[in-house]
Amino acid sequence: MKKLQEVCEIKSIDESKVKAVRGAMLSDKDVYGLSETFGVLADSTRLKIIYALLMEELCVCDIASILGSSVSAVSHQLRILRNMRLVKFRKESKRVYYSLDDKHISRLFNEGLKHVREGTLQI
Amino acid sequence: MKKLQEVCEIKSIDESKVKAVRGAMLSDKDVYGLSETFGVLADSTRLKIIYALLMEELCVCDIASILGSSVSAVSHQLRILRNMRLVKFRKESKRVYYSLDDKHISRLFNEGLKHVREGTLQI
DNA sequence: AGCATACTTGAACAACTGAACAAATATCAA
DNA sequence: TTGATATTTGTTCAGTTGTTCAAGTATGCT
Repeated sequence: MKKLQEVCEIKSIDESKVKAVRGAMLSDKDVYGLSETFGVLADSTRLKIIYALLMEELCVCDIASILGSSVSAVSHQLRILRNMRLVKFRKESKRVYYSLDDKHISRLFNEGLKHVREGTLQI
Repeated sequence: MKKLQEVCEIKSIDESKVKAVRGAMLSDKDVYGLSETFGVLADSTRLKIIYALLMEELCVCDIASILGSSVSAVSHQLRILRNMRLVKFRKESKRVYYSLDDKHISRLFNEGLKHVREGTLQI
């Protein structure tokens, strides 16, 4: 009897609204995909890598040099981007050249950048 | 002498490429803003809240009922969205009604959803 | 073969994040 | 004022994330 409000099953809820919205709620799959996608874009190292690859195909060493971070750190992040199929790579002898493999991501990236630069969201 | 490759300052780097990309690199402010923005969108609870508010203005209790989570958890997430100026609210006696306060976020959200549903990025 | 370069990977560790719980605040109603 | 509703807030805690370090693979050079 005590934890009623926890589940918030009190009559004060607007049942019709709630039912309508709940019925139209995103599928778990969509929610999962969205959070994965945005999650990949929520890290500064990966953002910089994506931005760099937006301009040019680059090898791991070049990327590390551009970002000023260790090759290992870059490689770890590249693996994540690879797993998400956001980057592709080709091997050329010792080198591994990476490039973007997803046009949607650049759209999302640029939408985000526009948003940030318009300053609607001040930090 | 041993950790040279850590900083990757070896001659094998394509200096011209690196300089060009590094010169055009995003500002720290942009990177920070982008990762904050995408970070907010990278959580399933917040995504569901945003999606719900995309449809209707809702009070905390309604949102909790729609998501099937506790009022407290919803309130915590709403605070994050409020701090980022993504939602606005109005008080009506005891109730607090929330609605979206950023048109960019809905654009980003829908771009993300399109991306996920097109399935280019399989998980 | 031996060595250096280029990159990857696993483990460890600190920092961050979200959920749960308890307690606080605010408003209304009797 | 007492009690109920509606929401917020602080704390704790487990799980996740990114980086570093060390060790590993792979290729090319002499």
